Amino acid sequence: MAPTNPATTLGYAILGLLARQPLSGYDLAARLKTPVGYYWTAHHGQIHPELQRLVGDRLVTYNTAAGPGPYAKKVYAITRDGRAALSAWVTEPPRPRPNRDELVLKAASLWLADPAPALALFRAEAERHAEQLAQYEATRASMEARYGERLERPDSPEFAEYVTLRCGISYEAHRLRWCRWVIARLEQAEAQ
Amino acid sequence: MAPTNPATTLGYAILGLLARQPLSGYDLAARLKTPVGYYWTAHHGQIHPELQRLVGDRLVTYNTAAGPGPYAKKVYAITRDGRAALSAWVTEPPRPRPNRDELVLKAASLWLADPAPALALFRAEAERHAEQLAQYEATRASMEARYGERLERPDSPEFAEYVTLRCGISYEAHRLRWCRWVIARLEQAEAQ
DNA sequence: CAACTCATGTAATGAGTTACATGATTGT
DNA sequence: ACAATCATGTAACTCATTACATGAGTTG
Repeated sequence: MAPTNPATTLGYAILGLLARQPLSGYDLAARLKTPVGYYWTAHHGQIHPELQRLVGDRLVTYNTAAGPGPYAKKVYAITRDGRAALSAWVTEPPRPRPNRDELVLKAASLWLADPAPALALFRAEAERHAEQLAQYEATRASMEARYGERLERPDSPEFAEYVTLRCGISYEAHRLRWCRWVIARLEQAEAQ
Repeated sequence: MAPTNPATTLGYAILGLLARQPLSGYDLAARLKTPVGYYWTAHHGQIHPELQRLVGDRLVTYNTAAGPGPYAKKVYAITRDGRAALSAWVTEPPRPRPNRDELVLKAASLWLADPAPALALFRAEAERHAEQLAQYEATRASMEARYGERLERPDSPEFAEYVTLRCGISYEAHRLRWCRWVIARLEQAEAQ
């Protein structure tokens, strides 16, 4: 029987985490909370129903464990079907999703803004990106020190994590350069 | 009376286009269609109701014109309140929205993939970005030739458009570099 | 004893996509 | 004649966020 596919991207995000280790819904929510999960986020309100669907499709199973509160704690694990669905999905071309970026949208109406608050906006954004970049670079340094040559093996989870981290670093650097370029343009125009 | 604010980002996207020139709902939909509108998209099914809301908030008005089909064509124009709301919004800090990126999510599970299809995926993505980059660069060249020094005046719509274009170029270049870096890593591992 | 973390669940709301619906004009 | 473009409107659906709801264990 062919493995059922989850259809939703969130389902694959969850499978991707469960492929590394079994986790509870709470732990999944913690990992999918900004900014820990590079480039995918979700709240527990979405995660729990999705897990129930994945269980229904036999892509994950769970073991009930003793836990606090009125509900039993469930530790979810990926099944063989789930792993097959996940590894088939990984190399399929990603569905194009629209790019929505509020800062760029604001930039498109920048000609209506006063110079001082416009500069303040881009300085604040530049600082945000500089901070995020610094944090990512620190993570990179510690990953490289800790894992060394394992980061060069494409079949290791550490390689995959490193690849996403490099994307984050590259993204933040691009954003920072762009913001600084805008700032320079605005300053130059103000000087005249 | 203080200007009502549209609350939705789409409302500001529409106001931003109407601040340049009056447009019909159809024209707005054409401009907000991928990939013409840099970094914001919408369909007419969302645009028409939003326009009605903006009319209700007195941020835009419309003139009915003769048009084909069962409905009268409406040409929308921004009001003084609309322009005020827009220029106030421009320099407010953007609300943080989650970054969702399916390719990066796939990359996080790349360790489960076979080398050949993984390479094919990133080569295809690299090509997509190279094409988009080439197209943006062509647009940039024609903009620079056509507008010249006006691109340096922050109070001109051309400057604002140029700024968003530069962001697009920077983004595609970042993506392309990252994809190529992943490809090189995968090729290197395969050679051994 | 108050606040925080752990832990799951549902419901309401909002944002976005796709599909359904109508119909005139223009170009092939 | 047929297809494409112009032109608006609504409804159904999916995805994501926020809020409501419960309650034990740990820390200060």
